[in-house]
Amino acid sequence: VATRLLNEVGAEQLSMRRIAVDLGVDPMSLYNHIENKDALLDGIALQFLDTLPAPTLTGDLRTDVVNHANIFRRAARRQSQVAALLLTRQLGSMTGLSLTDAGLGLLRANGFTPEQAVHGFRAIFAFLVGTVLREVSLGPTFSGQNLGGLNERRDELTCAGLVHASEAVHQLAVCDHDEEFTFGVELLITGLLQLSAATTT
Amino acid sequence: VATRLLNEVGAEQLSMRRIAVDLGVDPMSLYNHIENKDALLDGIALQFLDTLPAPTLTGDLRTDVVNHANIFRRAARRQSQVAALLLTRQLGSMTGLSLTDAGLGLLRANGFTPEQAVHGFRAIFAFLVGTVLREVSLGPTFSGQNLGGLNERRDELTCAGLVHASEAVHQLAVCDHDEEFTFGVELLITGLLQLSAATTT
DNA sequence: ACCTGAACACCGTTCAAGT
DNA sequence: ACCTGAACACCGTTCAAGT
Repeated sequence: VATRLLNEVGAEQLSMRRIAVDLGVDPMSLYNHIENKDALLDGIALQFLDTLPAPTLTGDLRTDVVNHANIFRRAARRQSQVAALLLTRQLGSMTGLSLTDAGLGLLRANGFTPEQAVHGFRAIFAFLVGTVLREVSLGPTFSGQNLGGLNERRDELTCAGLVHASEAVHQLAVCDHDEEFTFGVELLITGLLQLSAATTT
Repeated sequence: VATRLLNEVGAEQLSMRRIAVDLGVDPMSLYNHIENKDALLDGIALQFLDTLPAPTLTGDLRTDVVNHANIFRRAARRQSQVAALLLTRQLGSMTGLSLTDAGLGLLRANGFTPEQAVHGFRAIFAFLVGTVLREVSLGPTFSGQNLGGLNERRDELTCAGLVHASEAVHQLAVCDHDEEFTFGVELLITGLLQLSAATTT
């Protein structure tokens, strides 16, 4: 049922009536198969999670975490409308848990305790969510992109007393999502490794 | 104008018509003062940013970053509806940039280059966004909370082959947002410091 | 310049009626 | 068991008409 809906979601004026028309059926027939619109959206999000491919493991923590998260990122970028749905929804189902399980497994395999794994996973996951939200071009950036020429902007910022922002206009103007993502993950993993090193000595 | 609207937002069935009724005015009068609903929502989000208090600086990077981000977190938690709006919107205005500027300043003051500061800020900010989204209880958690008793759940997970998740049911069941947040920030800053140490030697 | 109200083209959902 | 269509209580927005 929902498989075909995923495609129409591209046009994000998704409505029960539009779906029904697209299915060549009476709008109200849908309610025989689904509780309400909210449940339908949950279904779309869950299906997205279900179709995520499993990562191939290399044994190296850094690359494995990056790869694992990149599966999510790539899929999210491919279906940004669905991703936006998923990111702003609490699903509370089993489906998402297998993703959690895999993440925890990665950390456990690298010598972290269950506690550390949970906290580490949550940190990485929060970062992932924030990153993807930015990539999908929902989500705040506070970069003031889309405001005319660089030099004009720089002057404007200096006048406004935003010295550090004006100093970095050029860096703020561009954002390589892949680079920013791996950078952040590296940061987190470096922190995690140092933390585990500190506790074992 | 929008000041009073912020209060009604609590009931998140915000509609132009409801606002107008609440203002004792004809629904369509609003369009004399505002472009459309989207602009109104932007306005609400921007006003939220404007009312964020300025952080007091201590000079210590870790505590300053945590404090700075906590201002955002606290305000977001206080007005979760507004925060949800802000987090899923690209504002592209000057208002958010002062927040960016302050963040960059923090990193610059601690010996980071403008490039490092921008990347560092983005990493911390993405993490902040993901965290707040989780706190505001939008946003995916994949923790399978709200599913009955702990032991039943553990068994269920083990059956499903989610060994690591079942191993950590107790940790997954609770989530101290403050703790998770500071933990993640510590991770990121540790990573940043190590990175800057590596490049200067 | 601002307000008003009727109108347009939509929503999600309910419910009695059909097959 | 499933579909249907009329109906209800809403939306955001336009526009001609008022003051």
